Amino acid sequence: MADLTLEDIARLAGVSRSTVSRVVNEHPNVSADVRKRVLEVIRTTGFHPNLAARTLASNRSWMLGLVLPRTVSGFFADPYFPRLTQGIAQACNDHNYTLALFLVTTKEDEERIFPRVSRKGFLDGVLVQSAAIGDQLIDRLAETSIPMVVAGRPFHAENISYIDVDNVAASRNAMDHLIRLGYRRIAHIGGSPNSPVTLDRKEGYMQALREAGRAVDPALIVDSDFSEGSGYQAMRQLLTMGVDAVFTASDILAIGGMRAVREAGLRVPQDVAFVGFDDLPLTSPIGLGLTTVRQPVYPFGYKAIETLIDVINNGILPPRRVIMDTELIIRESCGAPQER
Amino acid sequence: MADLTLEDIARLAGVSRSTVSRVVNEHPNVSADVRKRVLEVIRTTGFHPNLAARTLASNRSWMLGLVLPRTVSGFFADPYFPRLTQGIAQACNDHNYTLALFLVTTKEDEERIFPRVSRKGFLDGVLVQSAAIGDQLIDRLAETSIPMVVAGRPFHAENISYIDVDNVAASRNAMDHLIRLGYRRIAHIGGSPNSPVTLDRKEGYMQALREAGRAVDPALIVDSDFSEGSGYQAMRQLLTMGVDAVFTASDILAIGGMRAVREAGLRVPQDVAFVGFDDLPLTSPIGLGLTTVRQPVYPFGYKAIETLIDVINNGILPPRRVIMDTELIIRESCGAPQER
DNA sequence: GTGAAAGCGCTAACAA
DNA sequence: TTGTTAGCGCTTTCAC
Repeated sequence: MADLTLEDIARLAGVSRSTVSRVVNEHPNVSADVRKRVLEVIRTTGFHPNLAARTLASNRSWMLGLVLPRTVSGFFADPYFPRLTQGIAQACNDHNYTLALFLVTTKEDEERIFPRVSRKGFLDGVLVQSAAIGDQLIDRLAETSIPMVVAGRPFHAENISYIDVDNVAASRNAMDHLIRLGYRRIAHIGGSPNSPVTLDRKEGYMQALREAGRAVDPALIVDSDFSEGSGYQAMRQLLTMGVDAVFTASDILAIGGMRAVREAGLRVPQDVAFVGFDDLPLTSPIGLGLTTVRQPVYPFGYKAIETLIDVINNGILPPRRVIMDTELIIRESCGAPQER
Repeated sequence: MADLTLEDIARLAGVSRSTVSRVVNEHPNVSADVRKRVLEVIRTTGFHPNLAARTLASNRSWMLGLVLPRTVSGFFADPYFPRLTQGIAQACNDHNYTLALFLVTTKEDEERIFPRVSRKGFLDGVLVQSAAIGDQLIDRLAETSIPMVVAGRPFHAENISYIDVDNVAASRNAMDHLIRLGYRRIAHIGGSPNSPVTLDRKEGYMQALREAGRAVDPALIVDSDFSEGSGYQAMRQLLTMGVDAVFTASDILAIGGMRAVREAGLRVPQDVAFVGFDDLPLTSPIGLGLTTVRQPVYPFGYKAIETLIDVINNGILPPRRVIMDTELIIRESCGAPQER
């Protein structure tokens, strides 16, 4: 019960401290009966090794950091992050790591995390959410040479490991669908300005239009902050432009947009069709299924941690690049052209 | 840049290791000029102390754990937890603690966290989300005598510190409002069964009815799992009972309930009035303000951590009891009786 | 296969 | 005010 040490266990089992350490760490060179005896003592005493001592001696803490930079205010606004965090946490559990969470809100916070987000700060590695352009955090962390993986493409990707989905291709694919359905004025509600994910999805939107021989009308592109309210506002603006379809950078934006459409006395998809992005289990207030790009949020978080563990075990170089698949899920909100 | 130690700094500054340690830890007994000299070396070298070594020597890790038990699946379904986590994380930042996150999903997870959720596992203390009855986690953690605070009243509260809002009084107050407005058949959509918060809000619901001389009709009480969809389902069931008002255990349940009302071709509040609980910045699909009990979710998380720090610094006993205030926010969804 | 012993980098009591 | 020193509990060579 009390604060037992390896030494105590060794005495109780009639062996040396080293032997107990070997048993605890599952080293091969321990005879079967000694191992059994030691394990029995460990079991009955409820002994657990002191992690600080272990970390100090072995230079491995079995602790990973998750950093959400300042510019990712969305942690609260968007259900994406809770879901992502679940995948991350489960991967940590399954691989025997502890997860430390760093929510960076202020400039002060950012400075304060540096002593902690490092090898000497307990962490074996760190997973950082991709941030807006101009956010120096990732570059600064890269300089510390702590094993790091970025969730989402970072702006400066040279020598930085990251995991992402192919946002450009996925968005192009979603747009192709709308174009095939015959919509003529397709708008785009983007995410928060200057973030790679927003840029990539917008790029896919534009590529699809161009490849279809359409002009890109800048007035039909409105950015947001990934919140429902900002999707609503963006749609109100777009409604004055006479659009017949909208591709949004996230489901929550589509939900806000659809709310604006309904408030204007119009119907989805007959008057305005929608395609979203994420396919999180949100409930559409319209009571109709949202056509959307499904990205594997939970597996994404899980895989991100596994990639980080790979970096920790096998070295930072070469930088890892993991791209996960998406899938267009067709439901009602995109409509059918003949009904219009 | 490299891995400097106290010893290195001491050599560079021409002092002893202890002196550097004192400077780093802001001990008073260092002369001004020595302190200045040492700080200068620390600054130019970018030295940060090794936290594992510090923890081992001082038996203090400056790390806190946040545990979400298995029965709190709501981490994903309800925006309450992300918001709570923000308050918790900010308090940790402000008090120089690192936050370790333990999402317990499986029985296996639960076993795996025990070596880690302890003093020897790096943690100075732990904040645990209150769980459903029958969940042994809190009791088991209490036995380890690690400083602990429970967020939300735990079932067995003897000698356990917790922070909560007065759910009974707040619910009674919300119900009094509906009763005053003249509603006759007021239903209740509860949270997940067997959790203290669900029981307390239900108790408030029942107390208000009894004090008003009304009978409690068990058929008008339906539990849920705190998700929008379950609120919707509960309301579908209640609609067959001819209710004219509903008090829900959370806003997200009210939103699901209102969706069911609208789908049935009825109006809020004219046909069915709603009062929710939380006052998180959700957007109601109805496009009308939700009358609700505002609880200070972010400050709640913040205060929970400060309470935990108090327990760490000043001892586990006596158990702390912090009750935070709520406020009934009256908007449109509760209606006015004369309009009915 | 097992034990002895030298650290890991820091804190903190004790001396000076 | 400053330095010396003895650990904190573990891992990890190196002998045997």
